[in-house]
Amino acid sequence: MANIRDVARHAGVSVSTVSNVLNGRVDQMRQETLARIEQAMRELNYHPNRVAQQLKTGQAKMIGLLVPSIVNPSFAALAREVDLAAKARQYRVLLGNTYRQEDEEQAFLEDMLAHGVRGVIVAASAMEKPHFSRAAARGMVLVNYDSRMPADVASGAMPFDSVSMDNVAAGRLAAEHLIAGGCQRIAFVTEAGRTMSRGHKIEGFLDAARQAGILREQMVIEGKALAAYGDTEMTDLGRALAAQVVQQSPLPDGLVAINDALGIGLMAGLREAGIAIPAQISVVGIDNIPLAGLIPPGLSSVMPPLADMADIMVERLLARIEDPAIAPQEFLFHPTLIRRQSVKT
Amino acid sequence: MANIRDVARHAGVSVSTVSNVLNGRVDQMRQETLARIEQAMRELNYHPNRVAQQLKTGQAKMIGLLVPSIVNPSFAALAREVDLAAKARQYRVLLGNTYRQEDEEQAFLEDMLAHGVRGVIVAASAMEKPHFSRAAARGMVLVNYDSRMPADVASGAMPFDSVSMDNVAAGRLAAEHLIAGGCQRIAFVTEAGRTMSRGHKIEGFLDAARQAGILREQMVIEGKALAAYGDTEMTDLGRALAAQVVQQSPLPDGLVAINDALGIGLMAGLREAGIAIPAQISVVGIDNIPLAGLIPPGLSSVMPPLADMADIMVERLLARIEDPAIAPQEFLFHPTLIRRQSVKT
DNA sequence: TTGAAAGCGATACCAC
DNA sequence: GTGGTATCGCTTTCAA
Repeated sequence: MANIRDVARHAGVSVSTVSNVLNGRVDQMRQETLARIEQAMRELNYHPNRVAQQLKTGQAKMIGLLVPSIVNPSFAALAREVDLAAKARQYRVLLGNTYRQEDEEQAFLEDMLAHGVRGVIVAASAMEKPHFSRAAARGMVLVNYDSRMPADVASGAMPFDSVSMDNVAAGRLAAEHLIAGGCQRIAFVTEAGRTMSRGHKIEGFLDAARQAGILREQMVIEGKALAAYGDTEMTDLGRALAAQVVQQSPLPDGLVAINDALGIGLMAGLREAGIAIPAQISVVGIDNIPLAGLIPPGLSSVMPPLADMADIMVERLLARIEDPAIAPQEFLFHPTLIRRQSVKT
Repeated sequence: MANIRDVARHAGVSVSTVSNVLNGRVDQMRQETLARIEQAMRELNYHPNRVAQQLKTGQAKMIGLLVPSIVNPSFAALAREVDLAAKARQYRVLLGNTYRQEDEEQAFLEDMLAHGVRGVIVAASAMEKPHFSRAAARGMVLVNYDSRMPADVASGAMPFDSVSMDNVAAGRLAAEHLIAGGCQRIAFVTEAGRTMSRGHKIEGFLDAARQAGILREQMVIEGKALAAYGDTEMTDLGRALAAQVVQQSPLPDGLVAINDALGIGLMAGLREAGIAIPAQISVVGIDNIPLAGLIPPGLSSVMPPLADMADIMVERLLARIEDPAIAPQEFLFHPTLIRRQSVKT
C-alpha cells in the first residue's frame, strides 16, 4: 500500500505538501501543485493511514458505546441512532456489551483508552462506580444515557454529561393515558431495585394518580429478574409478574410497565391467565421499541426521542473532547405517547 | 499518560527490555529486572498504547462486523455471538450498519482498511459486488455469513470463506414439521428476489413436499419489501402477504416463512383476517429470533447454531490473517427445529 | 508557496 | 541478558 512519501515522490513535492492537502490546507496552494498531488493519489490508489494519523494527533474518530446487551431491542435501537449520529460526523462506533458484568465494563474502558478512543457513551449503568471516574481522570469523556445514579451522587459535582428522557413526565404520561381511558385502579409494574430512572417514572406515575384522586397503597408491583432468564429476562419477568397481578382483588384495570419488554411479557402472562386486554386490563409500556406495535394487541407506549438524544450525546462527546473545560450538563428530553390497542378508550 | 520510555527510565533499564516484557519474552530475563519493570509499570499506572503497537506491527486486534441493520433481531443476535467469540480471543468488534446501501458498505470497508482492521464478517450481503473483491485484493480477509451469492460465482474460485446454515435442510425441516402435523396444502412465503440462501430454503421445502406427494404449482408466495416499511420491513411484508394468502382458495393449511420476522407479521395479518393459528393455518419460521417465543402463539422455528457459527467465523478470520495462504472454504451448519404453538400436532 | 526534520509510542534487529 | 537505534506513516513547527 502506497504511503504519503510515495505520493510526494510521485508528484514531485515534499511530504509536508501532501499532508497539507490531506488536511485541507489548500487555500494558499498553487492550483497546479494541488492537481498534481491529487492525480498522484489517484494513480497510486493512496489512502491515508488512520492509525498513523491517530498516533500523531491522538484523535481517534471513533466513539465507544457500552450497553448491557445489544440483543435487547431498546439498546439495538439506541445503537442504530448513535451509529447514524456518529456517521454524520465521520465517526465510527465501537460496541461493547457488558452482559451486566462489572469486569466487562472495566475491560471495555481500558481497551478504549488504550485504543485512543476518547469518548464513550454509557447506557443504563450505575455511573457512580469508581471505574468511570477513573477513566474520566485519565482523560476519557463520558456521556451517560438513561441515568442510573443515586440521588446523592447526581446532586454532587458529576464529571459526566447525562442524557435521558424526562422520566417523571414519562411516568405521568403513561398513567394519564390509562386514566383518560377510564381506569380507576391502576398499578405500576417494574423490576425491583431503585435507580434514578425508575424512581422518576414511579414519581410521575404517582403524581398523576394523586391528581386524579385514585392514589392508594401498594400501587407498585415489583419482582427481581432472574439471570437465568437470559436474553428475554425482562419479558420473562413481565410474565412472572402477571401472576402477581392476577392474584390481586379487586383486579387492577390499568397497568404501566416500566418498559415495553416487560409490558409484552405482562400481556402474554395476563392473556394466559384468561384476561382480556384491554377489556379487563389496559396496559401501557415505556420505550416504544419496534416490537411494541407488532404484538397483538399493539402495546401503547411512551416514546423517547431517540434520534435527538443520540445526536446530543455524540455532539457533547465531541465538543468536550475538543474542549475539556466545558462543564458537564444534564439533558432532559420530552417523551411522546404512542397510542395502540392495549388501552381501552 | 506514561509511555514505554518513562517506564524504562523509572526501572533503570532500556526501552527494549521493557518491550520484551510487554511481549512476554521474559524467559531469558533476570527475575530481578522483570520485577523492577513490573513495579515501575504499576507505579506509573502504565498502559501500552495499542495505536503505536498497531502502527508498528500492522495488527489491529479488532474485527469488523457489517450487517444490514443492528435493529433487526437476527443481526443483533449474530452481533452478540460474534462479540463473545471475539472477546474470547481478545478482539473487539467494530460495527457497521449498511442500511442496505451499497455506498455505506464501501465506506465501511474503506474505513476498516484505513484503521488497520484486517478481518471483516459480512452478513447477508451480495458478495459478488466488486468492492468486496477489491478489499480482499488490498489484503482484507472476509467471511460471509448467510451467503448471498448467485450460483455461478459460488462455483468459481471465491476469495472469501462462507459460513451458513444448511438452508436446504432448514427448508426441508420446516416443511416436514408442517407435514407431520397433518398439513396437506402448504406454501412457502418469502420476500421476492432470488439469493442463494432463499433458493436453498425453497429447494428444501419443495423436496419435502415432493417426497410427501403434495407438490403443486404456485407453492411460493412472494412480495417485495417496501423501503417505507423501515425497521419493521420484514414484519410489515409478512402482514401484507397474509392478505395474499387469505385470497387463495382453497386456503393453505400450513405456511413456512422465510424468516421469523416475516412469520410474525404473517401471523398478525392472518389473525386480523379472522384466521385461527394453528387451527386453520399452521405457521413455522426460520431463524429462531428471541421474539419468536414471545408472541402468542409462540412461533415454531428452525434454529441455526449461531454461537458455533460465530466461533468458526472469528477463528477463520484470525487464521487467514495469520496465514493468507489458507484457502477459503465453505462451512455449513445443521439447523434444529424449535417447536412452539404455531403448528398443529 | 513549499520543504526539512523532529516526534507520536511502540517493535525488533543487531551489538555488546 | 540488556541496550542502541532505525522504523512504522503521518503531522507540524520553522525556514527558506
